[in-house]
Amino acid sequence: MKFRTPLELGLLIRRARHARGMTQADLARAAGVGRQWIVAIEAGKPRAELGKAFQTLAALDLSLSIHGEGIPEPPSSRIRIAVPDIEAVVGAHEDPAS
Amino acid sequence: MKFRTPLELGLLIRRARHARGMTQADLARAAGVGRQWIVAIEAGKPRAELGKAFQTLAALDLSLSIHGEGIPEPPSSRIRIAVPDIEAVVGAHEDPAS
DNA sequence: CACGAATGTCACCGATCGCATACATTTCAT
DNA sequence: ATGAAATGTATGCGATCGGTGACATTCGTG
Repeated sequence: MKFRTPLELGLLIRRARHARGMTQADLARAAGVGRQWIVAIEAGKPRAELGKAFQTLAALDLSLSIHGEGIPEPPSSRIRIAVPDIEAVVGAHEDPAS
Repeated sequence: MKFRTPLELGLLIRRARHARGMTQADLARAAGVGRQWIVAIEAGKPRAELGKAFQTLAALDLSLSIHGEGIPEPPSSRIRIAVPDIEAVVGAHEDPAS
C-alpha cells in the first residue's frame, strides 16, 4: 500500500499493531522505544526520528519499498504462475469412447 | 526496491537526485530543507526528521509503499494473464473421427 | 595544472526531541 | 454498570536537531 505522509504511516503502524494483537506498550518494548513515542508516531508526528520508525516497522515485520526514476528495480521479481496441466485438462474432456 | 535502514534510504535518495541532475542545494531548495540536512540524510543519519524525509521523497517524485500482515493491499493491481482458450486446446486434441 | 562547482565539516543557537513518571480518559469484557 | 487494561496527556529533563554562515576538501572540465 502506498503512503506519503507521517500521518498515513502512523495509521498503518496502528493497523499492523492491532492485527498482531499488540498494545502500544508491547510494540514500544519490541521496537526499543518509549510508549510515548508510539503514541506520537501513530498520531502522525512529523518530527519523529527516522531511525526509530525503521525499528518499529522491523518490530512489526513490515517491509518498505520505494520506486521512481533512478531507483533500481530488482531484476524483475518474476511472478510465479500455477501452470495448468494441459494434458489433464484435455484428458477430462476426452471422448470416453476413444 | 526494498530498504530497511536510514543509510539505505540515504543512498537511494542520492541516486535519485543524481538521476535528476540535481545538486544537494537544488534538492534542499525543492524539499524546503537546509542543504546540511540533505548531507545528513544521504549519509544515513538515523535521527533525522521523518517529515522532512517525506518532503524530500516528494520533491524527487519518489513513492513509498509498505506491506505485511495487517496492511491492506490496493484492490490488487491485477495481473493480466493471457488465458488459454481451453475449448480450442481440447479441439486441437479431438479425435478427427469424432 | 587551474578554476569553479559540488560536497563535506565546523560552531553557534534556539527549538524540539524522547524518555520517565504520573495522571486522566477511553475502551472493552463481564 | 464496574473495574482493569489500553490509550491519551502533562511536566521536567538532558540530549540532539536543523538552519545559518564560513571554511576545507573533492570533483569535473578546460
